[in-house]
Amino acid sequence: MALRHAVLAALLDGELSGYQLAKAFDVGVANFWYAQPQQLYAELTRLEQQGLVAGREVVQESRPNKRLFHVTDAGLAELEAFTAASAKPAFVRDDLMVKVQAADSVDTATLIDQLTERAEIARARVELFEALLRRLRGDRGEEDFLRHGDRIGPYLTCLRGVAFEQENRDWCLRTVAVLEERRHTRARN
Amino acid sequence: MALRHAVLAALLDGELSGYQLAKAFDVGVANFWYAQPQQLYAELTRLEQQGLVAGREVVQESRPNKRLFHVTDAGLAELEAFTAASAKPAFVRDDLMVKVQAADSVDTATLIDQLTERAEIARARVELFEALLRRLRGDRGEEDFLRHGDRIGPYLTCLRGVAFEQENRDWCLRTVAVLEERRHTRARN
DNA sequence: CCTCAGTAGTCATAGATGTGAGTAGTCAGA
DNA sequence: TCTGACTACTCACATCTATGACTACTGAGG
Repeated sequence: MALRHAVLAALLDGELSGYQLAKAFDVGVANFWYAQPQQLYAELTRLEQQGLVAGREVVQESRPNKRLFHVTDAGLAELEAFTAASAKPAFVRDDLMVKVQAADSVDTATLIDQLTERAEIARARVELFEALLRRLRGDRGEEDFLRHGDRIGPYLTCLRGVAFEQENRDWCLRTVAVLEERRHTRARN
Repeated sequence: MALRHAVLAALLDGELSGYQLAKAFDVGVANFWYAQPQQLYAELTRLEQQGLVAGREVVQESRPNKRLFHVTDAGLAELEAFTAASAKPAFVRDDLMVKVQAADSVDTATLIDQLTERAEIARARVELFEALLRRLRGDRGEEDFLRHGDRIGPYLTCLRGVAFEQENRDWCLRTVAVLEERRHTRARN
């Protein structure tokens, strides 16, 4: 049950509508979770029923009204409790890993394509996250921001996002290189 | 539906019983997936019904009989199809990230404890994976093994495991350092 | 003798996550 | 004028993943 906490954490940045939240959780900004709009609307409804978030209707002209949500005191307490509870360590769990695990029994060319594609995606995400980092810290240097900025939470998670995607990319490229060399070696024999 | 393929990929290394598989998927060896025994037994049953794995009963004295499973040709074909299908990119999705995202609104000491504990776990896993790598490549050097070894799949995924856990550990320690410095700075004011 | 750990597995259910389809209006461009 | 994209949200279902509770036997150690 962590999507609920991810939503709470995301709402700490300020009031958001379900739709805006969905944007944030979709590819890109959400470097620490991912969810689809439907899940978020459902989660917001539950959170509101339990009094952990509160919404207010904003009437708009020329587009549908929306509801902006913010975290209540009860919500903050819930986050506090969540933080205190021990979490089990996360691991990779990536389909691509499964494919590579089977590399010796499976068509190499297909695998190389997938890895190459993934490396490119990872590269793009590194750039995206780095842009986000720049935006978060404004004109300050990183050290300065981390020492004296307020709201460093998103910055820290984003740092992890960058590191993860970089590692991701490096591993994909390295794996491609290995597979390619083996293919050539075998072709020669 | 990837646990099924993870099981298939794991069985490529040779015949395993459900129990042995469970050991492999529990903390440690399974650097690319995680599952509990019950899930694996259920998955094996399904895979056998669909003819993707086949089991044979091994009668044992002084301990319960077991069934050893291996991947069938149909299973290999299924893995091939799975490899060809595009996978959506994986992301981090770690409870700890959610906690750090909320770092500015949550008790710092608790968070530091959690991060420190996690760093230690990550360190231990790095060692575990590195031992596994040594075991896999035997007395060969890494380059040599990757070029000429057979069954490099598990080695490649394990390399990723090491990189992931190292990055994990570094990030935890860095984050602890940042949080600690901020705590001291605030205490002074 | 009793307890605990290990081997080998089953059953049932709860909880989390993902997906397809649908509503309803606005606005920009071909 | 029609199409497609954007805002904003809902309903229902399917699938995937996790957990608790159990059975049954063996062997080691206190």
